[in-house]
Amino acid sequence: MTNDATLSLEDELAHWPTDEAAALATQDRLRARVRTAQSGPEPGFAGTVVGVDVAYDDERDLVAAAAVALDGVTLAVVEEATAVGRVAFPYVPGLLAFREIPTVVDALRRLGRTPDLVVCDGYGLAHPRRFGLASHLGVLTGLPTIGVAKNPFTSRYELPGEERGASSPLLDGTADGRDEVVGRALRTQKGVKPVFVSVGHRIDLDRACAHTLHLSPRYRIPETTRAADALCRRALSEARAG
DNA sequence: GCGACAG
DNA sequence: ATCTTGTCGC
Repeated sequence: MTNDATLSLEDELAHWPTDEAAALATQDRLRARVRTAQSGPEPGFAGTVVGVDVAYDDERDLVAAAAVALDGVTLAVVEEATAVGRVAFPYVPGLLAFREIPTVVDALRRLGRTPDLVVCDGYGLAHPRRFGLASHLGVLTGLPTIGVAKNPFTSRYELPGEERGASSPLLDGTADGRDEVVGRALRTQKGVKPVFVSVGHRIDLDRACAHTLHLSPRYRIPETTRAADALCRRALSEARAG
């Protein structure tokens, strides 16, 4: 891998970090490649939104990933793909991408189409170093990505209103001790705990939240993530069996 | 040093 | 993430 403007997914995967120091260095090197200026696809667009998720069996050193493509308008499942591999990195808060991305990329490659948007189970900019799983995946693949997490991690927030669609800013400390907005706590269902949305790559926060709402017509968690979660668990148990 | 800490 | 039964409620 090099430091010039080009980025080779192959090289990044071939030189995947194996320790924390190398992983931190990789985040520092790739962080500047995140693109926030683009507004990204509108919710309800004529295309596919792909949800990705991963399930683990650390005992057997197995990881299963799923990529599920949904119709951007109807949310109907149009295609599914899975991949199984070896655990590439231990779980370290803040370094989740190094554990999940290699197998997720495999699953995405087995998809017979290019996603118009990828929805990740985790963070984009709402990360201690502003480079969570969604941002990392976006930079490596060049695809628009967003992160929708179930917990705020290191960020703080005020509870948004009870209504579906209500939101409040997600705040996280910056290097010089100040607070900055890194995402949004978004209520996807009335009276239900909010989800934590942040920009991954090539999309803005307003659209990231609009997509999240559109993808969550009935449950707290987006249909993309629900579908990918169910599929990767299925893939993991099949890998265990045979 | 201690606690907190996406999945 | 994962270990795990029943149970309350729409």
